[in-house]
Amino acid sequence: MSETTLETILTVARLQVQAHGYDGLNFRDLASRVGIKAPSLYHHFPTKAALGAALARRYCADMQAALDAVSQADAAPRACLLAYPGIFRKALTQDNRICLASFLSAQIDDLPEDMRPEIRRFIDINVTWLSEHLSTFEPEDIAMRRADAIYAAVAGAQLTARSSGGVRRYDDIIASYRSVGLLPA
Amino acid sequence: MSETTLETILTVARLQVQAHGYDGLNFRDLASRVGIKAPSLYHHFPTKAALGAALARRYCADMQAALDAVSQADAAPRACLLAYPGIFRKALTQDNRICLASFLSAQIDDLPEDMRPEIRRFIDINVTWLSEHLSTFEPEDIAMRRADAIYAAVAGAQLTARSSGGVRRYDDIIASYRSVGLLPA
DNA sequence: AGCCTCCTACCTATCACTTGGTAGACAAGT
DNA sequence: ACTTGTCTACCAAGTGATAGGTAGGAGGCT
Repeated sequence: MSETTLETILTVARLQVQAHGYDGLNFRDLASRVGIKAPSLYHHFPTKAALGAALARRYCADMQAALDAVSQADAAPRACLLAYPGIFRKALTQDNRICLASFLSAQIDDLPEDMRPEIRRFIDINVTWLSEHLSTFEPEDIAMRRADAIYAAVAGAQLTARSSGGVRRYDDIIASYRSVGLLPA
Repeated sequence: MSETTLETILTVARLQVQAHGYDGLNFRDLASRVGIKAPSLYHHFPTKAALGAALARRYCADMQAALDAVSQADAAPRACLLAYPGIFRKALTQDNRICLASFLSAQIDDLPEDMRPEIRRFIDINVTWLSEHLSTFEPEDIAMRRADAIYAAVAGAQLTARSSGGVRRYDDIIASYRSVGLLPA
């Protein structure tokens, strides 16, 4: 049970943070969603900060796995880059949530120490993956800068779409990125 | 004096929200920064939500003014579009803050009713201004979609730069947008 | 002038409520 | 007997908000 409960806590917490941020995560509400009482959470995580750090670490691992899955599904770099925006699209379709890292980037000043490096690592994971695929088209240094731009642009599209327009707007913006050549068409 | 106090409240509150979000704004801290006591704030705004709404309205007006200033400084659409990212750059150089609307877009679900339309209006103001200048190069419907993409991309660059890299990274990402052709070079 | 009333802008003191976190007990599995 | 996972019952700190009061200025009235 312990294994499952811990998994459940991390999953529910992630959804909560994706919708309301780190501040919007509170132990009573989280516990009730999981189906236990608030103090029981302390059996799994000593502090809220520890939970947050575990959450961020897990989110990085999940993203790495998702990216690897894309790479394995189709080895062609162009196909991978075409699929990339789809990963971020999912969050929007799940009750208009956004990427955990985007929310936490905004709140970074108020985050516990242990969470901050994980957010930077999340961005690194994305940029590295993107630049690996881009470097088949362009020299490596240019690919790296382009990867940065793509990540930022996709994150911005998600954020903008969340506030108004929803997935529809996200799709439109991504289409614009493609027609301009920021992303392969 | 009343005029000045109210102005001060709105300015200090804006800086606070740009750094910590709407949740990160609290009356005691805000009041002490302004130099008055917390309950005195209720003399100027009946509720926190009312303050937030006034803040958002003011932010829209300021952005409109900033955009108008750019348009007047140089009527050439290309020059205006070149200057656009500079407006968002300022927030980062002020203690690594971000655009109020970006922060509030993330928190939109937890915002008072009165604030939400203002955020959408803020985006509209930006997109409209951008598309007006873009439409000298492209047909209007394409300009509109491109304007959406530019706004989202710039917001994303700001958010990404805040979490790591700072203004330096922002400048790099904007440069990438330009070299790709999303923004005029 | 002197007085009276009203208003603005602020104050102290306190409210009800939510937050993260703790202490200690209880039951089940080994 | 010990560990694991959960519970009930708390606590201190901080939140938005309210009640009721005060200092000082503006303006009309006699």
